[in-house]
Amino acid sequence: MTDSASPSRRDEAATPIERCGMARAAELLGDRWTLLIVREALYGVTRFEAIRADLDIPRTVLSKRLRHLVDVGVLKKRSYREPGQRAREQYVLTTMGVELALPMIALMHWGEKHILRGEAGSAIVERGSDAPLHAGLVTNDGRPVGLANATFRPMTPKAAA
Amino acid sequence: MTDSASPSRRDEAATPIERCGMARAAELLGDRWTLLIVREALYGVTRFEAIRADLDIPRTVLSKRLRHLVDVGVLKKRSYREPGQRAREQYVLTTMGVELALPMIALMHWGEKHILRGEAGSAIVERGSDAPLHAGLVTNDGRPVGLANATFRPMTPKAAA
DNA sequence: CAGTATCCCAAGCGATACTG
DNA sequence: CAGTATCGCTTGGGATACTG
Repeated sequence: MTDSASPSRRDEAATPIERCGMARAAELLGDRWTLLIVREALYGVTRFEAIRADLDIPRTVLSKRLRHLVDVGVLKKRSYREPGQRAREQYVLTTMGVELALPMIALMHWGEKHILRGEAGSAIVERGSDAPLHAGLVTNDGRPVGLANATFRPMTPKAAA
Repeated sequence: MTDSASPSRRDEAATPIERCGMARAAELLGDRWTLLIVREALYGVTRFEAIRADLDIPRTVLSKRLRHLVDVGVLKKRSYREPGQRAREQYVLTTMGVELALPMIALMHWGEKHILRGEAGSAIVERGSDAPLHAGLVTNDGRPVGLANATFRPMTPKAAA
């Protein structure tokens, strides 16, 4: 205790931010790129160069973020080899990572509803009133995963290729 | 077009990050404090000084974040007056803000499951196996809101007072 | 293709001090 | 109580260039 009389000092017995799951999650994922990288992984973009090209993220930043995601256990690095090809690397979601789909879809839905709608030229707006706004996942070949009305798609044609 | 032949340049027709609801949400909320401030609002801590003391956030930062949250429409500022008192200010959630509860609870649940569990001394761990880990909201006087097993609580005793 | 090494810049954070 | 003004510092982002 450094100050004796200040009424606004924190009680030392209080549960601090470190015990809040949301605060901790935000700490892990809360920067400009991390969530986007997880999103790539969720629809199957797992190679370094593919992610880089898709998001248009600097190599050095992607490198750092990937290492971080592996460190915290959201992604794991994996070598694979297609017949007749040389070895390649990929970053795949762990169980921990896959389970981020729920919060991310919820967040995406929120963003679509409250940010994208009302913006001029928004794809959401153009979809018209007969297309409900529920979020969902699609695989790279377009099949829906989980929920209906998939809007959780690659941002660029490149990503789907 | 500044460069003619680079194969890694983005296709201009591609759907960019600006069209992804999640990316946009992350852009709006993705810093060290914003989500925590929304969390405070969700359980009813709405006055400047209360939030500041609860989160232990610098005044200048809180000021900036609150203005930002008002600007984007998550909070709205409101003056109120209790009988015999002078006017006070508070920041209350808009509909847009209230609807952040779902993504936030999902994220909190994820954080509790994958980050807090396994940490020494975690309240989650100490809770024991008979207490399931579903997330939920409580009002300031402890009544559950929405889901069962509320863990979305004030971090400090002060916040509940 | 899959990265790493360097270096620079901008933004965010936070301490201090002040106003109504 | 509810903020704003200033300023220094740290962190992260990004350009460039290089390696296996």
